[in-house]
Amino acid sequence: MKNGLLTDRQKEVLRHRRQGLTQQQIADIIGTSKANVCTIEKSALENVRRARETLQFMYTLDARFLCTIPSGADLLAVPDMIFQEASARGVKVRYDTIGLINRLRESIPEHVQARFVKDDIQVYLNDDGEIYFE
Amino acid sequence: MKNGLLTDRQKEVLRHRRQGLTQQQIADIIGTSKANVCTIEKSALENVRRARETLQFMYTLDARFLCTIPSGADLLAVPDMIFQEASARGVKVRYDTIGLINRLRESIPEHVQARFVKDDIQVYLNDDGEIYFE
DNA sequence: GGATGGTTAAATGGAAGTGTTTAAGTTCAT
DNA sequence: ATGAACTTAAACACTTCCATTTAACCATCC
Repeated sequence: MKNGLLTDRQKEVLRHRRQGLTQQQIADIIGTSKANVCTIEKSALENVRRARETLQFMYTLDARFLCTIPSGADLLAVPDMIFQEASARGVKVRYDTIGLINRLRESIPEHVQARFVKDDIQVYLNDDGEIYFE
Repeated sequence: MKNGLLTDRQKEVLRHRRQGLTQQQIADIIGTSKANVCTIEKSALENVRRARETLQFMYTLDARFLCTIPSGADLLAVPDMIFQEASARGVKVRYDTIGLINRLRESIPEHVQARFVKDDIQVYLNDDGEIYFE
């Protein structure tokens, strides 16, 4: 039975980094090149990102599919689409227009380009009015 | 750039499972054996567990090591150990006795057996008085 | 123009994870 | 005790991930 996602090496680097050490200093301590420290740190953070996304997905399991935001849609048009679908299902969304846009940018920044949606986005809705994107 | 930890197959199974389907039903739907569905579901949940642990670790990065709870310790004795160590460091823990025990049971249930601690537990403390276990 | 801190790409060997099958083993209610 | 739901172990081909090296590339600050 394994621990978390992070290898010992990755934890080591993250800990030293949090202490404020430079990549070169860490490289000297753990006996490798700074390029390697950079790579290790990068993949560590990548793993953390994936861990977050995984838990996000688990939340959507409690939620039901609401609608799809098509690629190319205007960001500012998104909240109204969501409000409309949600009220059709008798659920009050717990965000206002601005809140929804922020939630979207934070939740899946990689699907947003400036004012537009880059890829199709699946929207899920909770009974509590919580919104999830995928 | 990859998504979460879960493969499409794993998500598929988890979704169907949440809908209340049996492993056999899912096996028929996705065209494989029930044994395989079982394995897929198991490794999916394993992945979720690891995702949780990973984020837990990130929290401990902001915290400093406080003490070790030895294997075999009585659960009811744990809070006092923690309060004592914390006050020695001039930090007020943001939980009371009951709260701490609950936090422990929720955070690392696999290390707790009835009223006793099964394995050594590392305790970390935040400047905010937040407590993390590992 | 160096020095310092950071990032990137390509290549590699070894380790670990995934989906699958088959076959056997639970647990539990009817 | 029969069946339904579920778990487990072993084995296999495939794929992905990790740490590492080397060598090069930005950015910034004296």
